[in-house]
Amino acid sequence: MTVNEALDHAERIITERGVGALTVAEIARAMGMRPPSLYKYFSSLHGVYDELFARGNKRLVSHVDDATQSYQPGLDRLLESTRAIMRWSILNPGLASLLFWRPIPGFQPRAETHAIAETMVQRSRADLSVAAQKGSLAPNADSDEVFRLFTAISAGLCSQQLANEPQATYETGLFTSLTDEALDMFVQRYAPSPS
Amino acid sequence: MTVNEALDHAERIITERGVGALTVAEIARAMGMRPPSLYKYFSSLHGVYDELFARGNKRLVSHVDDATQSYQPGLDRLLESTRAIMRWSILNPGLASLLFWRPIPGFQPRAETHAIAETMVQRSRADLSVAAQKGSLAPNADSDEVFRLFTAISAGLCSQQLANEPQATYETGLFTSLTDEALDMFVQRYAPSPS
DNA sequence: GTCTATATGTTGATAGAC
DNA sequence: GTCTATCAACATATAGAC
Repeated sequence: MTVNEALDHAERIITERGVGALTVAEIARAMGMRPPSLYKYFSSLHGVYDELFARGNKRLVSHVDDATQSYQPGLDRLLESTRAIMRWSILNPGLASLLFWRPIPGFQPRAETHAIAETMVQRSRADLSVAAQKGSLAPNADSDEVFRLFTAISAGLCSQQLANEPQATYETGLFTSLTDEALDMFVQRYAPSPS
Repeated sequence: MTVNEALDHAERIITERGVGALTVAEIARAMGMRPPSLYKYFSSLHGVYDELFARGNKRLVSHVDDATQSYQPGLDRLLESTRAIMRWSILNPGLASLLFWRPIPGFQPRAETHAIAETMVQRSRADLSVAAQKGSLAPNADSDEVFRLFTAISAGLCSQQLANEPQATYETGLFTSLTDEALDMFVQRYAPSPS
């Protein structure tokens, strides 16, 4: 489909040159079209960003699903989901920064688009609850505050990696290579008391 | 000075509408000028970003210095510097995102500008060493890896706060209010063994 | 339906008049 | 110092060929 071709080019552009470097004219050039022709497929440049946002969300959810298929709800799935999100973000820096930051002035994804990722977030939130109920973590770990802290830790490693050493891999990156240490720090912090 | 007036307007614009919303024409409008006139003061729009970057760095360093003046090198100063950086970032979201992320395609601050902030980072790195030597932290905490993990934690809380709830204060923010919990988690993780 | 041609308004930037 | 004039590239929009 032509729309998907255009999105492929758009994705390549933001990956190579940054989210803010995307223009309608640039996509049109890559497709051998005139810029106005693209307005039959997208309502505006913001519309392209919206489709990219939706595409990124779906791809990320698929990637996390694949990585955690053999897992049961609980702590292990929570941790592996996080690793999967970080690996995907390093491999897709353009889409990742569109998903996790607000790099485009005035761009807000449609609420419906936002909901795609929300299910994944809620599953991780539920994994945290299960972990606390199973005794993998302390009972007080089952809270929105602890969950926000957990997400902020991985988001911090990820954004620092993308900002400071964007060409590195997940395994070798100065920040992403600290992921397991950070996850262990979190798990130890909220470990159940040995009473 | 006219340059500083222009930078005041530029700073207001990126604070109100985001780093990517800054244009030469917008600054000129705010000053009652025509856009070409501004090119007597700045070599380009990237030049404006460069001055904003330098200004943000100087202000942040001053703010951290003020907040830690009564502290000796060591763990307490490291923690209070971090709180100061986060408070300043929430109060100056435009400048902060310019300093800590790479939101402008193609914009890289001059090396000289970058060096201003480097002294502050090095001081915090030294505080981590002192903390380990004094026994406030374990000896193995004195490493670049642990320091990167430390900075990533606060950067994560900060960027999540700015991206998801930008209008909140440091004290009440859903993420920044977790700062002391996160710092304590870090300190406990690298606490000296009770041997 | 899909595209081209064309038009408007805005942007970053330069040259040169006053 | 500030302006006008000017340019190329941009987002956006509409009219109309095929």
